[in-house]
Amino acid sequence: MAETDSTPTHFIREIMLADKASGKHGGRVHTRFPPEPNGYLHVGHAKSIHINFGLAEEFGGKCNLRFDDTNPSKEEQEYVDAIIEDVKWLGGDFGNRIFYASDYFQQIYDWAVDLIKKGKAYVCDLTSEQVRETRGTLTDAGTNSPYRDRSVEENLDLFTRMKNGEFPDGSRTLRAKIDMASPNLNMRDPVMYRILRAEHHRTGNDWCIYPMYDWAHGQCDSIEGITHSICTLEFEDHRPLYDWFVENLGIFHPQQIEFDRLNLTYTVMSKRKLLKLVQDGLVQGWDDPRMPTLSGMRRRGYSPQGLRNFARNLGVGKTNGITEFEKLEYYIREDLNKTALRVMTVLKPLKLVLTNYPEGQVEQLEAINNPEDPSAGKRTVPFSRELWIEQDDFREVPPKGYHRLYPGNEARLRYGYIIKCNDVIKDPVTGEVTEIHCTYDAATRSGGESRKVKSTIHWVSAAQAVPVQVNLYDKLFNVENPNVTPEGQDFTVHLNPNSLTTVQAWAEPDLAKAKPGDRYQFERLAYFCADKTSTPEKLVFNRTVELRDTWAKVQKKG
RNA sequence: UGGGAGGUCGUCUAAUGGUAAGACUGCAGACUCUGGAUCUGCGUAUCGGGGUUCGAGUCCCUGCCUCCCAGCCA
Repeated sequence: MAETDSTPTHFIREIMLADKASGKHGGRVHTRFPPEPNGYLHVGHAKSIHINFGLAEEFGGKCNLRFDDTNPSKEEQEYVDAIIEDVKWLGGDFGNRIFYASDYFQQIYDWAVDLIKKGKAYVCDLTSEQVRETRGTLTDAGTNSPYRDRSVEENLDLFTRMKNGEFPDGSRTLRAKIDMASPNLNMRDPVMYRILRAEHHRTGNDWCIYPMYDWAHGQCDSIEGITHSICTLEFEDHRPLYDWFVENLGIFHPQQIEFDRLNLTYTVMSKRKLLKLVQDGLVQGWDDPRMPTLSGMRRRGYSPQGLRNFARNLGVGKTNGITEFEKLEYYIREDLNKTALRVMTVLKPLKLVLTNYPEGQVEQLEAINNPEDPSAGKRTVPFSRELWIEQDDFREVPPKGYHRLYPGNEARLRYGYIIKCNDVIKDPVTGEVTEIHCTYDAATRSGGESRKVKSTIHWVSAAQAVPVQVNLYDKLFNVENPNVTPEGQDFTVHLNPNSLTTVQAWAEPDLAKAKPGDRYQFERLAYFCADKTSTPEKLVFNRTVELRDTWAKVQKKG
């Protein structure tokens, strides 16, 4: 995961550098990546993974993968499995250090007893509504719970009975005794445990009380000897509570550090919203290639290296911003350009006949697999009298600046010959162009003598072409920030109805050997990735990201 | 209106009292058997007002704006 080139430093690295210099924690750096298994990981997590695993590696430390599984009503094993796969795929090295908050339930319980004995926690009989009512407001102090001053003995007894299942769900809580007048609402006697009878994906029905995030997280960090507990900005207000717990317990004190989460234009990043897209069938699952999930991006063809480069170049700060989607695409293209094999595929076919080319003749032309990487080698492409070319590469009436094929004009067939367009065949009824007739110049075969022509187009020999189903993906949303919605409507109103178009295409025969997950560049078009459902009998490709298209830009401007 | 955190090109990030820099985007051009890639050039920024200082994006005061917090979610 180490990156070689220089990137600007950031405040978290500075903190670690300072801690190392001062000998804090013996100069040790140990981080953790703590997802809740209630959904799939998304690009935002890629940033967090990069920070936590990257910094640990950089400082010669470790980063644990820890599941924050303190709420069994939302968490599932499916998510655990998917998260592990995604972190590995991105290159996060957690060795055998997969931990769960639930591993520590007993210890956390014992510590709660500790706090009760110290008079710093109490069992509260208020209902959740009453707790809310007595919490006060942003401007007014809360009021003490009438159960706040129970004796240690009574608290111990009640808490034991809570654990033993003597009380119904929601009837009681264990709360920290801090300060109901604190301007920080998190300090107004926060709930530590709630009674909740739900089967836990790991502990089954062993427990009917579960610790809240605030009561569990820092303690888990402490148990694992985490030195720097990195989380997102919304937890800044929780830091005093985080500190209060470890201090009052007198246990190892990790430092919580907050950074700004990633936001991307044209995408939603909240797990709640992503879940809705999946549950409402608005996409075809968590790994739908249009999803900003890591599994969706993987299926779409994004490479781990491209994602890492992106994450590294984001920087780490504390400002709430929104990164342009184009930046992500840039780093994906940059990596794919270096690694993806080139191949010719025609998405919108138009028949082209070389009238002076011998019928039945087939030549094998040599083509370069990746001009950016000589070690990728070469392949051959069959060439014959009848070809498919892209509809966009022919215009009966060329617009200004167009220098592909049009009547009377010459163009080169990639890796083949220079051809000249002579005739246009149209459907007598519709007037639609059905075929174009050209002649080829036998002296101009690729590699031999040449003369300048203004454009080179891709093609596929009709007789040898293999059919491919191609999924053309576009942005899932059609506005920069789908979270901003008109009154009474939700983010789904911004769904792009054209985010998926499927076409049948013709590809050169070499593509038939593609395995699911293989990434290619269909020359002059875009990068594509063989879908997980693709087989040699039925090839399916997903468009990852388009090539930059200068001509399209020129046209758009008119 | 309490508390917390922020505000530098269109976007993201640097500059740690000393020439406001880079990346993405945009625009223009070169090159090209991918209108790809590559290369070159151009453009736009310190939230406002005071102050300290030889010198302020940075320090002080003051105002403004944005985000987060009133789950027995994380």
